[in-house]
Amino acid sequence: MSVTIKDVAKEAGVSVATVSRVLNGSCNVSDESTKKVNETISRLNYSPNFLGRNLRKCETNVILVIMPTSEHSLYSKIVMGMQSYASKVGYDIITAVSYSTSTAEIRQMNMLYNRTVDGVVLLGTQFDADSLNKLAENYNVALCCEGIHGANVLTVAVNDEQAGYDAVCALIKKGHRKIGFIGTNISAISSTDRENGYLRALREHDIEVDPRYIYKETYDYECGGRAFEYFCSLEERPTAIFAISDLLAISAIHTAENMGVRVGKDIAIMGFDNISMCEWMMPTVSTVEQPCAKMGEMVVAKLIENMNKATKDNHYYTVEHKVILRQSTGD
Amino acid sequence: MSVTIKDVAKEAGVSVATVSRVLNGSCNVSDESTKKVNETISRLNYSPNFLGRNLRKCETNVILVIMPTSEHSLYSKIVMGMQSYASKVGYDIITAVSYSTSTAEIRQMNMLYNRTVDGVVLLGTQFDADSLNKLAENYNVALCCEGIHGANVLTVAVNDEQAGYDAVCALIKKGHRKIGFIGTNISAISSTDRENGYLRALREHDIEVDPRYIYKETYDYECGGRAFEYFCSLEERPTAIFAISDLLAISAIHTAENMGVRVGKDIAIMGFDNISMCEWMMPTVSTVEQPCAKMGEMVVAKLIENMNKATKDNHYYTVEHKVILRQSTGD
DNA sequence: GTGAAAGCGCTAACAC
DNA sequence: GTGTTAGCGCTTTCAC
Repeated sequence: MSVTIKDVAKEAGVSVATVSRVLNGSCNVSDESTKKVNETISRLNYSPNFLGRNLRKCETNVILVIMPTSEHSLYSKIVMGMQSYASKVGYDIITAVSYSTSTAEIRQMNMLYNRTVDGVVLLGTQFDADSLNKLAENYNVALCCEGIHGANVLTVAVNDEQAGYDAVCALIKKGHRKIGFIGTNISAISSTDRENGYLRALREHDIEVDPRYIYKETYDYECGGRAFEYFCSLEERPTAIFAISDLLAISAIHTAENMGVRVGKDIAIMGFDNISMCEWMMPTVSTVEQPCAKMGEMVVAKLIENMNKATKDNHYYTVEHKVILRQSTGD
Repeated sequence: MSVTIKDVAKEAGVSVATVSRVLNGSCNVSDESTKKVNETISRLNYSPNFLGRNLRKCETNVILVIMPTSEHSLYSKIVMGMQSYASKVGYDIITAVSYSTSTAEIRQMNMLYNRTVDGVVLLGTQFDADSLNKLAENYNVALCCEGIHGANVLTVAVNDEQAGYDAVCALIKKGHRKIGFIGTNISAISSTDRENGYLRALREHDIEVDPRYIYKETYDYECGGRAFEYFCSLEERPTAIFAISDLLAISAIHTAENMGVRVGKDIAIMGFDNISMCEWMMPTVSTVEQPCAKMGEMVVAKLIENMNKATKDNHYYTVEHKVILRQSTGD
């Protein structure tokens, strides 16, 4: 077995308590003891066993982040923000991917129940508001990026309705009045609220909502292309399209180019999220940026605060989004 | 505090030992006791504390995967393979991103030293062979995807030299003899060995190696485009380019198209990794595929085997790669 | 088939 | 400033 605090104590000629004090930076240790202990620690190459420490302290200083997917997304940027903050305050971030399935998510949540982690951040979840509320009574849970209506759980996200509104207003300002919408049938705030923003933008500019200009399926890549083909089948095609994700927008752009439609010239297409691919595409893709790093830092900071609180902060914090215009809208 | 094994025992009117036996599926428990205990567990909503269990058993059943970046879809596919195998044998996979910095990597490795995890898989590392060898004496460590010359550590990866060779042979077979190479100055097997494969392919086909056709910088996206501009500045341009990563190839393709060079017609470009964007690009990108899921499963399986072994398996396992020809090479 | 009790490695309260 | 010791929640040996 590996070397323990006992071994260090014996070797250094002090008690385990003194070693523990040195490890935890207590000031009530003489310089001499501190030196002896530190020297012994490095000589024996000792590393404290966190299972013992954590069991004793009832905390692990680890936060689990559950995300629906790890590919082509803004999640990696959010996690970077989380890690940057967490490392500053002595926490570790670990991640798990649920592939948007509740079986995986439920299994991963076990790490919370069995005290392997101190808290969980959900970047999108299959849990409903009731389950989350119950969960939050006993555990430290937060939502990030994707809120849940009716959940009284700490949440950090953009204002999706306003963001959808701003995106569509940008298109209207460029002279478009026939604006297609690519959304999903999935009841997620990021989908429904962005659609509501689209609708409000049209209404406020006296543009009649044409249900034929609304195409909804899923988040899957292929759906963007299918949406584009559908719009092209209409006698009166939209001159601009707002998609609720960059992936859907990119798929639509590819299909457009394959059909000989010049994106940015013949049609304007706008996405959402500002994933890195937006800048790698030709044309580069207009989109709505979420402040990923900031969201990550913020949610972790507030989650850690909650851990030491009797009454938990369960606010819905809104962070600023930003419309970015690039070639796909003719900019 | 939360409910413990003691509470369950008291409630069920049995000893903690009996509860423990039920939890761990021991057969030496009467049906009656089992029923009573299980009923109490679900009534109290008890979940065993893994810190206690793990401390006692000196194992956590968790494997940490450290990766240089999370945006590279290659890694997410590998991790999926790991997870699929791990969940079958009762292990959990957690991930951490090092951003190719040794500070982050060293910090993350603490989870190994302090027994938070049972083993670590490194998908690329800043550690040198000596450090890894020393590490592997006391801990369960494996490399995946990116081997280290001189490291006697369990490794699963493709044969990068052969893969580079095969890629360039595919270009030669299509009639190319002026073949540019986009690599890096970074001393990593995936870079140096693919370059060696490129050189061998030329030599074996009596093509003189022209140092002007070799461009090396870093893995960053922009470098692919810069490489392409450089090649265009030569009086005699290459007719084909082999890049050691899809990202570099894609960057080169974008620059080419921007310069009016038709990729797949005027020039052939081949990448490496087969990230999903290869199929989304226009033209679709020829590349060398690594069997990601298989690599992930294999390395985790062998790592777990090592945990219960006196003398550890430290072989370098090679898995099959596959050249995939698409539009960017005129296919 | 079941229970008592030791002990995994650590921290912290208490005594000196 | 330092040491002794109880105990975090659990598994497992040993008695019975």
